[in-house]
Amino acid sequence: MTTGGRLRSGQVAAAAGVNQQTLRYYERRGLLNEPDRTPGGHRLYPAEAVTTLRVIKTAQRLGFTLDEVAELLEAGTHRHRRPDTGLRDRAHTKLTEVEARITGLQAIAATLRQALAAGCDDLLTCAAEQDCPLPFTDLANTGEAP
Amino acid sequence: MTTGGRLRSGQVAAAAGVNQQTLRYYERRGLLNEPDRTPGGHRLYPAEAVTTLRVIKTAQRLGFTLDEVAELLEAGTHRHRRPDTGLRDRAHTKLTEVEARITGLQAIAATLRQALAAGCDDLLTCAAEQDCPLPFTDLANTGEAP
DNA sequence: TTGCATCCGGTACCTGGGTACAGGCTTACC
DNA sequence: GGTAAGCCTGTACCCAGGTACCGGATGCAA
Repeated sequence: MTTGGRLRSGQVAAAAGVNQQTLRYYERRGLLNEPDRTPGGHRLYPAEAVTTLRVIKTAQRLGFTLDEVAELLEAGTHRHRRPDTGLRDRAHTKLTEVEARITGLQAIAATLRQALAAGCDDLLTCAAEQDCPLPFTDLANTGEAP
Repeated sequence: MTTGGRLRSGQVAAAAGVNQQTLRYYERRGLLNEPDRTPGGHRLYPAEAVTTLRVIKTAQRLGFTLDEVAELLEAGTHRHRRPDTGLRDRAHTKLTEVEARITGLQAIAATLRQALAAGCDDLLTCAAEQDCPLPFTDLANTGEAP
């Protein structure tokens, strides 16, 4: 009997386009189930692990943090029926966050365009003038801090 | 003779809405000039330091990193005439970056909306289906990773 | 001169998402 | 059974932009 079509960590990492240490990192973070081991202690992953990794990377690209991804994966598996669980709710929340980020960045872009249009060429000089469009005075953090 | 209208570090920090340790941090980073000292070693800032701090915070909100802000401030002061110096060039570059981030985030928002419209409610299940709009397959990092 | 607020330098820690390295073990193939 | 590739654990480090804490020194007013 062979290992039953299961994959070594290097194979999983290569198949998912991920560093091998990242696998163990995700395991520590609770994103990847602890796989079986060979008698010598080497990990043996089921083929689904590659899918899970793709899912993780996709969710990350959609703006979810690793903690959020862990919750999403857990929510999918054992369906505790607390409110606010479920991909739809979380996707909706995340969409709102993303839209807020876009709005903030658009404000930043507009300000940069104004500065370009006004021909500002030195921050400290501009800060001393009145017609400079740069918002030096409002220190409330209403913008994005990327 | 008093200290000549100059400010203690706590006063500067309060006036600029900034933590006091941040002042020393900026000094180390080269964003804030080293101020004079009292005979005992306490910093004495000129009033312009508050303006400089506002400028720093503004530039940060516009998407510049602290290193970039340091260069912008230095470029303003002693005008070395290398190319790509000057606020206008840098603002233009930064505007392009910000626009790219907006585009990436808009793609993310669109994908989230598609997932909501399709009614996906479990990532691992969706990944196994064909009509799921989530881009599980393309692992090339074309999106934003906020 | 005493008392208290403020400030000093140095160092360590935080978040988030990993990556790198060292030293030793396992597996696989010939 | 030898040898090379692969894997193991643990620890440390990276990025940026700060924040927190400590013991000790200063500044200022009564």
